[in-house]
Amino acid sequence: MYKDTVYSAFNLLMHYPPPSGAGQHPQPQPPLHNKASQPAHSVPQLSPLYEHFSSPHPTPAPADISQKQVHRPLQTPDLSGFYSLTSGSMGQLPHTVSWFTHPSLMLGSGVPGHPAAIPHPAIVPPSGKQELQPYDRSLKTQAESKVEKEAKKPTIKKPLNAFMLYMKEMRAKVIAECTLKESAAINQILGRRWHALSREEQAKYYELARKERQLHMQLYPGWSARDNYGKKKRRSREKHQESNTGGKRNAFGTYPEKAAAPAPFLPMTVL
DNA sequence: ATGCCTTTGAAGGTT
DNA sequence: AACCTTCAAAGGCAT
Repeated sequence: MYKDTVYSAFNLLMHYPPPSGAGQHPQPQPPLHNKASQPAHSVPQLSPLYEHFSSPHPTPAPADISQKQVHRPLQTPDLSGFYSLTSGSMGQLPHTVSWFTHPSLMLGSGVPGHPAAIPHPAIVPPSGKQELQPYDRSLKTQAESKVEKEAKKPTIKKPLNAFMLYMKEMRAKVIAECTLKESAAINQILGRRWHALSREEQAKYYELARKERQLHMQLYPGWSARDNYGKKKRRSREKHQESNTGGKRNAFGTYPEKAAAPAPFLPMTVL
């Protein structure tokens, strides 16, 4: 079942058509606020995502991830070559997509019988760290094993939204420019830069995020954002509001005082 | 070791 | 429908 889903997504990727009107970017699309707007039968156009940014500091390739693996039953292919092909701009996505270049398609070790069980970065154990499951299950009773399995059920992370994808690409650049490392400060800068982007530039990321969501739906059909609710420590409401100018967040998830900032696509001073 | 900070957007929950 | 809350990433910092 799961395997079928993964393989069908794989097939979709292998036959990923070139983007219509290469170089043209879609307008920012209305958010897909409900799944009903995404018919289950619709076949998404899948694309390579994070790794096809032109970031000088791309997300670590699976080769890096593999170094973190303590135990790997079978040898995995050398993927470095795939990542060397990721220097193109986002607007020039390759016509044929390597399945390995897309972290969202890196199969989790939970795929039974998969020859090269490459961990999916969106799947993390409850500890929050990439770990390998021990192979001592056979020593335990079925009941224990079942309970443990439930407890150690890996978390499937939310797909990244447009801004998160933008942050992922630009973080290293901002860090290099500002010699800052603190993420809170970096993210403030990135937030301002995000607003300074042109409509076309932002559209790239909205489109990318849309494809991310579609791909995520393909890979994890039953997944819901609700699955991860409460898995992070919940911050106290009062504290959160205090730290954010004491105001209430509006319908857009921002605070009125800050929302007084320039409208989205207007140029503004950055930094 | 764990949570907070800080950003935007998506989506689930509540009123 | 409108509003509220949580979580995605990231790394320094405080507890």
